[in-house]
Amino acid sequence: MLGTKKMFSIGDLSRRTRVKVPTIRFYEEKGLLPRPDRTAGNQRRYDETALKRLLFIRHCRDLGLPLADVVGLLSLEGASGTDLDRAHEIAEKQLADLRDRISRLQSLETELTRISKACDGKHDHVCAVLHAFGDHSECKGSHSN
Amino acid sequence: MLGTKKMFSIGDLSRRTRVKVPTIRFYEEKGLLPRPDRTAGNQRRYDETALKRLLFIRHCRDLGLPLADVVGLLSLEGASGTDLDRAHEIAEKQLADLRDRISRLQSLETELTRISKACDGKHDHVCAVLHAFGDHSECKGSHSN
DNA sequence: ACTTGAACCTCTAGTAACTAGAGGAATTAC
DNA sequence: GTAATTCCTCTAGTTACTAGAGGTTCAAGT
Repeated sequence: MLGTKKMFSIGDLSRRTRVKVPTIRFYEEKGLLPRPDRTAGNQRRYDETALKRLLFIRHCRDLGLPLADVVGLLSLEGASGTDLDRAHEIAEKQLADLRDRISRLQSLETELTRISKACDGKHDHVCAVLHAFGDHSECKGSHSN
Repeated sequence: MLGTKKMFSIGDLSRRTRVKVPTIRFYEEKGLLPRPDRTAGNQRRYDETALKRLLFIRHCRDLGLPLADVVGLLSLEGASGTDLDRAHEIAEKQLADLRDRISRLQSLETELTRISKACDGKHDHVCAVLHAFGDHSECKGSHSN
């Protein structure tokens, strides 16, 4: 009854999740992953549950959630009612952030394009790129906060 | 002949550039701003040149340039020839990065929208949001690196 | 001239989210 | 059995700041 579950070393887990080994240990330290069992020689051994949890974390991180929010979501396991509202809220908030970021980046794109064109190929005496970088006044879209 | 230039305290500079006071000192420490003159009582006094330089830095930061690149650009003052190519190169590279970031964020937006809708308003027994966060398989656009 | 109060000084430490390296022990493959 | 690989802990570094402690200086009002 002792060898029934498949167990992974930290390296296996890393390969399967594409999360780096030191990062896994970091998540453990931060409480995102529970402390796993250890071999007699003190090496970590993980099971399927840990694998799923780590994939969940990774997915959240890919989506741009800060670890604090991931912790929040992880704490909702088996939750119901208002707790689920929390999850929904986190998703909504993240989406709003994301849209904001996208639109700000798009206005920067416009401006960078302008700057880059300002000195295309041949440059005159003084390159316009440097001027353009220093000059807010030419920006059409505002990127001030 | 000593009071001809307008001089700013660090707070004035901060207000004019919307760069926070500790950040200005940080830039000085990192060599992005030259060490300014001091009053008899050891307080920093800045002139127009410093103001312009700080605005330049701020603008670059707004555009998403890392400080290392800003240093690179600052070192090109009065440069010519291949040095100007460097400036142009930095702008191009930044633009490419930016476009990449935008497209990745857009695919995340698609997915987050899906996730958020998964549990819209009323939730059943188990909220789909949590499942969706953990589930890569439903993603259409890939956001793997 | 004197007294507040705001703004300034330096220095240390903390933030997010890892990454890198040292020095050494355990595991695995042949 | 031994050699290569992987693992362990611990410390420190990264980026770009931000916050706080404890103390000094400046500017304005009286």
